[in-house]
Amino acid sequence: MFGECTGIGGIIVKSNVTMRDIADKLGVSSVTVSKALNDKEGVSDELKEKIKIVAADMGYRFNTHARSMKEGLSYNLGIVIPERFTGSTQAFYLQFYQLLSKVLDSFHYSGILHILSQEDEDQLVLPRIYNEKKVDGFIILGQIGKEYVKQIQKIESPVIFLDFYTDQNEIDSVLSDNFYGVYEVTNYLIRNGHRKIAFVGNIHATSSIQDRFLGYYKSLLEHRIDLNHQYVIKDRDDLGKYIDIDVPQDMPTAFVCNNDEVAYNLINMLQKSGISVPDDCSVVGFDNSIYSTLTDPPLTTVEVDMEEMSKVAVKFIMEKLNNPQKKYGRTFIKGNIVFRDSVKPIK
Amino acid sequence: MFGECTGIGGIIVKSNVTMRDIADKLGVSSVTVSKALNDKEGVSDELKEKIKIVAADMGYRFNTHARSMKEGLSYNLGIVIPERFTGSTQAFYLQFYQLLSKVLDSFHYSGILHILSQEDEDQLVLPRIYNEKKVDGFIILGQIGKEYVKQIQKIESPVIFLDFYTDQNEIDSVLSDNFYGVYEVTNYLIRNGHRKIAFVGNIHATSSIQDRFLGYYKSLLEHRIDLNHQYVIKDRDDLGKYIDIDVPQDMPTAFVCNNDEVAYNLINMLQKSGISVPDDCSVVGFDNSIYSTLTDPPLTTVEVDMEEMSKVAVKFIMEKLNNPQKKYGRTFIKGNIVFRDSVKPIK
DNA sequence: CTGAAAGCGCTTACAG
DNA sequence: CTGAAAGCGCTTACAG
Repeated sequence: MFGECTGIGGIIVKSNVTMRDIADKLGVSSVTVSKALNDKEGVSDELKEKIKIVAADMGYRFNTHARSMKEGLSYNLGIVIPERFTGSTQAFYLQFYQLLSKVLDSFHYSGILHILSQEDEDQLVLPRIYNEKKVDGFIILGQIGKEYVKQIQKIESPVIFLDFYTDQNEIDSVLSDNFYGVYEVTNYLIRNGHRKIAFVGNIHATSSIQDRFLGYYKSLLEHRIDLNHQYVIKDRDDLGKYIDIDVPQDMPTAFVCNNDEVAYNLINMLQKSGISVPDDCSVVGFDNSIYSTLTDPPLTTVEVDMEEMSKVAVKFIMEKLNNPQKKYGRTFIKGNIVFRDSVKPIK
Repeated sequence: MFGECTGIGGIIVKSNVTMRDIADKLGVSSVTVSKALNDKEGVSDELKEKIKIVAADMGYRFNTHARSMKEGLSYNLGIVIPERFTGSTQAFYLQFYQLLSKVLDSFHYSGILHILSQEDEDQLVLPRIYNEKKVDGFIILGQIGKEYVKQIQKIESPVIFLDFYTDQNEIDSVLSDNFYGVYEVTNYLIRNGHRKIAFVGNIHATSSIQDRFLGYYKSLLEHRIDLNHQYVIKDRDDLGKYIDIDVPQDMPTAFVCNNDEVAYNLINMLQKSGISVPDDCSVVGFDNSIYSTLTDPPLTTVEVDMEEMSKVAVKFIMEKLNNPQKKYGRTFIKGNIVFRDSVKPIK
C-alpha cells in the first residue's frame, strides 16, 4: 500500500510518515515523539518544539486508526435520519446534521450521516457504521418506530434522540419546547383579542404535534375558552401524508398551525377563497423555516433553537461516553417567538 | 477500556468480542476466522458457516480500525461544503451530501461532512479529517477560492469537485450541464415565439452562472437574435449577495433566470408591479428547487440530475483510489427541462 | 484446507 | 526527562 518513491537527487522519500520516522530522524524514541505531539508530560519543552517542527517539515499526519485501536474509540458519531424525512423539501434535519457536525468538530469528533431506509427500519437492521465500530455513539434525528427504538437501546454505545421522544423509558432526548412555544404564541393571539382560535395539525401523527396541541389547549384553558372540536383540524393522515385542510363552517379568527409549511398552505388556501390574512383572520406557524418568509404577509412563528439543541445533544453524548450510566431523560430547549405580520388584533 | 463483566451464573462475558475469541471458542486460528468472515478462499464451506453462526451468537462486530491500519484506508470520504453555502435557505448542497452518502454506502464507504469555514478557506487550512487520516479522499461541493483549490490539489488523496470548476488544470469535476440546459430552455422560449429574452444573473459571480449565460447566448446566436446588453440583468453583486433586480425600460417578453430562487423573486416583483406571468411575460428558472413549485404559476425550469452526479462523482473517486494517476477532467451530466406553467407562446 | 509469524502506527504502563 | 516492551485487532504473505 504505502509506496516509496525516489525523490529529487535519488533520495528515498517515504510517502507515509510515521512517528517512528520522526523519531529516527532525531535520534529519539517514538514514545517521546508521541508524548511531544500530544503535549503530554515527560519531554522537555525544547525537544517538544523540535519534534513538532520536524513533524511539520516531514509532512507528518496523525493516524487516527492506530489510536482508535488502542483506545477503542473512533472519534466519530453516527447521525441517523430516517429516509422519509429527507425529501427535497425537508431540509430541517439536514440543517440539524450540519449544526451537529460543527459542534462535534469542536470536540475533535466527526459526524457520519446514516440515512435509515424504511426497509432497514422495518427489519430492525442497525447501521453498518455500528457493526463496523465506525462510531462511538448515535444521535437519532426525528421520529422512528418503537421497535427500532428498542433495538437501538440494546446497543451499549450512548444514544441521544433529537427532536423526538416516546414513552419508552431510559431514553435520553433533546427536544424543542413544543408545548411552551405554542402555549406562548396562543397567549399572544388571545392578548390580541382572539377567542375563536383553531389548531391545525393531526394530533395523532407525531408527539411533537401532540405537544404543540396541548400547549394550545393549555392556553385556552387558562383563558377559560372552551375547546371546540370543530376547531382541531387535520392537516395530514395518521401516516403523515398531507391532506386538504377543511376550514370549519363557523370561521375562526385565528389559526395556530403546527408548522410553517402548513401555515403556508393554509394562507394560500384562504387567500384563494378570498379571505385576507391578517385582515380577515390571523395565522401563526412553528419552526421559523423557509416557509415563514415565503408567505405574504410573512409569518409570525416560533423559532426552534437548533443550535442550542445541537450543542446540548452533543454535550450529553460526550458525557455519556465518559460515564455510560449517566441518564438525562427529556431535556426541553426553549424557542422564541418571531413576530412578523400575520397576526392582527381584534377590537 | 474494554471491561469484562460477570454474566448470568457468574460466567465471564467479554463485552468486546474479537476474531480471536471466536477462534478460541471453535479451536481454530484467528486467520481462519478472518478468512471465513471475509468469504475468502482457504476455509471449507462448513467451517465458514459454523464460524459465521458463532460470530453472530457472540455478538461479534468487525473492527474497522484494525483493517484500516493494515490497509491504510479508512473507508471514509470527506465531503466539503463551504460555510457560505449552508444558510438555512440553501439546502441544495446538503441534499447532495445526502445522496452522496447513500451512494457511498453501496461501496461500503461512509461520508464525513466538513463545513469549511470562511476563515479556514482564507488561511488555506485543510480539514482536520485530512490531517488525521480519517478519510481516503474528498468531494468538494461548490465553488471555493483558487488558492484553496491549489492547496487541495497538493494532497495525495483523490479529490473530485462537484458542481464547480475553474480553469486550473488537472482538476476532475462533475458538473450539471448548465450550458446545454439553458441553451435548450432558451430554444424552447424561442420556439414559443419569444425574441425579446432577458437573462437574469451576475455572469461574474460564479462559473455556473457564466455557463448558463453562454447557453442562453448560444441559443440567441443560433437564432440570429442580437445580444442586448440591457437584457443581461444582475441579480447579485460579485460576492454573491442578492441585489434588487432592475427590469429594463424596454420590457422583454421572457426572462431566463439563472436559478429558481431568482425566478421566484422576479415573478413576485413583476406581479407586484402589475405584470402577469405568463400572460404578460414568461419566466424560466434553473435547478427545479423548492422555489419552482412555490411560484404562482409554477415554474418551467431545468432539473439538475443530482442523483446521477452523485453516482458519477463517487465512481470517479473509487476509481482514483485504485489508480491515483487516473484523470477525468470535466464531466457534464445532463439535466432535464421540467415543463410547468410559467411560459406562454407569443403570436 | 489450516495456522504461526510479522506488521500496520500508535499509546500505556513501567523501568531507569 | 527518556525509552524498551507489550498490545490494540486485524490481514498478508508464507509454510505446511
